[in-house]
Amino acid sequence: MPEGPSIYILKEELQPFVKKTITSASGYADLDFKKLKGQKILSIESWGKHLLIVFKKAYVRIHLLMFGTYRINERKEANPKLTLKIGKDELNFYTCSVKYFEEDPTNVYDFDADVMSTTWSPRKALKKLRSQPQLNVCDALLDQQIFSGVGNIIKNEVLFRIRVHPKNTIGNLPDPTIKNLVKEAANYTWDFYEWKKINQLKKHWLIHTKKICPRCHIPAFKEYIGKTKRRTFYCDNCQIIFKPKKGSGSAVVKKNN
DNA sequence: ATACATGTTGGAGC
DNA sequence: GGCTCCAACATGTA
Repeated sequence: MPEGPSIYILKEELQPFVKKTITSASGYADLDFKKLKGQKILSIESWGKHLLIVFKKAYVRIHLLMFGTYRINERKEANPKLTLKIGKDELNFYTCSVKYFEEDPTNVYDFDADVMSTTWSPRKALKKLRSQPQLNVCDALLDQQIFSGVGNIIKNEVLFRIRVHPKNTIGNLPDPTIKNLVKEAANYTWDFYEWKKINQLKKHWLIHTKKICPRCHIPAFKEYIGKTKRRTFYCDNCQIIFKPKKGSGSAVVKKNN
């Protein structure tokens, strides 16, 4: 389910619980539930794919990983990893990672790296990218320290949108293209968010899971690319492989097929 | 029905 | 010590 926008939506759905106090906590998470009981929720935030329930001197971090789900005032036919009772309300989180930290999240997270944050910094992302010219573009987009919140679907769609072939390294991209990559990583993430809210995400996919390129109508490629080896859909015709820049020291990229 | 997928981590091995 | 690789986790769907 969850890339950044889905967690952002979850955060929004949970805002009514801010300033409320946790009546009880339970579940099969490896957690000291006593520490949650009686805590007042000061804020509910997100950083990329992390949901943060913030207390006075602590926070709970929930990561839905690949299969995580949740219910608000509803239950699934499954054991919840975490149940929070808040007065007569109930939050249930399933198959996710839940951890309790006795720290201030502002000391832990760099919100400038979150593509959906009000403090998202394209400039810092650009700087991080330029410092790693050997980095494959797929790996770059999935790097949560550079593009927190971007997941595999967003990766595929962004590269298709900006017509960049997934086998490029960052160092091979012309400067305007790197800037466009940063810009579209955030832009597409917000589009994803709008479509997700109205349950119309899949119908807007251009290349992800597609067998045919919607632009030139030739067969699309599916391949596992980069050190992350994630499923990558692309059009070998529309998406350009750039020539290595002189003196960049980056590896030569062969055009496949 | 077996395999695979919107993700991350911790530990093994080098 | 540090880097890389892979198993592990867990569920819904084709």
